[in-house]
Amino acid sequence: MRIGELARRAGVSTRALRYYEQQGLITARRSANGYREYGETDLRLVSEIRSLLAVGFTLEDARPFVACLRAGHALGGSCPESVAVYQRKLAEIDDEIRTLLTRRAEVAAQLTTACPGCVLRKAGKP
Amino acid sequence: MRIGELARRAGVSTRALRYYEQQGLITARRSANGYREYGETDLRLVSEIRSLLAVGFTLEDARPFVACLRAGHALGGSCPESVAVYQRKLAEIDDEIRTLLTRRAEVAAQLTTACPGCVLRKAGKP
DNA sequence: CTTGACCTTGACGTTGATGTCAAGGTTTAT
DNA sequence: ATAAACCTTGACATCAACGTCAAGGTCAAG
Repeated sequence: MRIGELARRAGVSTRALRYYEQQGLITARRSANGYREYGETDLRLVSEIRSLLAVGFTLEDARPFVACLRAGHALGGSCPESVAVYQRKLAEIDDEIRTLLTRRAEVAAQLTTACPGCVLRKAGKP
Repeated sequence: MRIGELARRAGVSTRALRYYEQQGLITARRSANGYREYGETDLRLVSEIRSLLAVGFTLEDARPFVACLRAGHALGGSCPESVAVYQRKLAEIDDEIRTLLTRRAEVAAQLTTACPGCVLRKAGKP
């Protein structure tokens, strides 16, 4: 299939596909006229990329997952490098959550100082 | 005082101060030679901006706080517009936290699928 | 043969808060 | 008088993942 069809099927823009290729995440055969030609495998790769991006991974993070799929594994996450990324990401997410919780508390405290009674109560505590 | 001193005292770069001015957050008198001249009030304004940025506010968010200080209030957060920003920010932070918690769960689930036993246990559950 | 739907590469725009140079004027001290 | 340490404006660079336009080649249908 050509780039337009892959884009439709994967739910991404053609621009995104070319960008992934430029970043070395996917590759494409070229037909005689220079058009990119993709197979079903590529759809799988792009889907993997999208689902990773959707949970906050970067394209860089996605690299080992794609490599893992291309190596023939059924799950992009089943290779050691992917597992390492998973674990690093979990740690990063936990960090961000902690940061946000701290910030939330600071902002709420400031708001309380500036305007006692202005802080919205959390549900469940009437 | 001139920009260099204010920068040192506030712990920011001169570039940042000029940027804040460009964005209309702070202003400066000019001495005969064209140099910016600041007073103690400006140090207070810049400090307010920095503490807001530190908890994730944008310069845009900081605007009403600065205006509030300039209007003579002791706390930048004590004006209605500032309170509104506080509340919007709290809502945004809560949103982000929810998003991150969801993502964390998704990533952990993926990792578990790809590599059962790889998910780090949270402390306290041996 | 031409319209229209494809495709190509290339390159600038987006977002926020600066960093970093460039090229030059001012002031203070020696 | 000259170096050192200030200051000025202006403008491009950064980070990510594309969006968007430009200018043009390709191909099937009518």
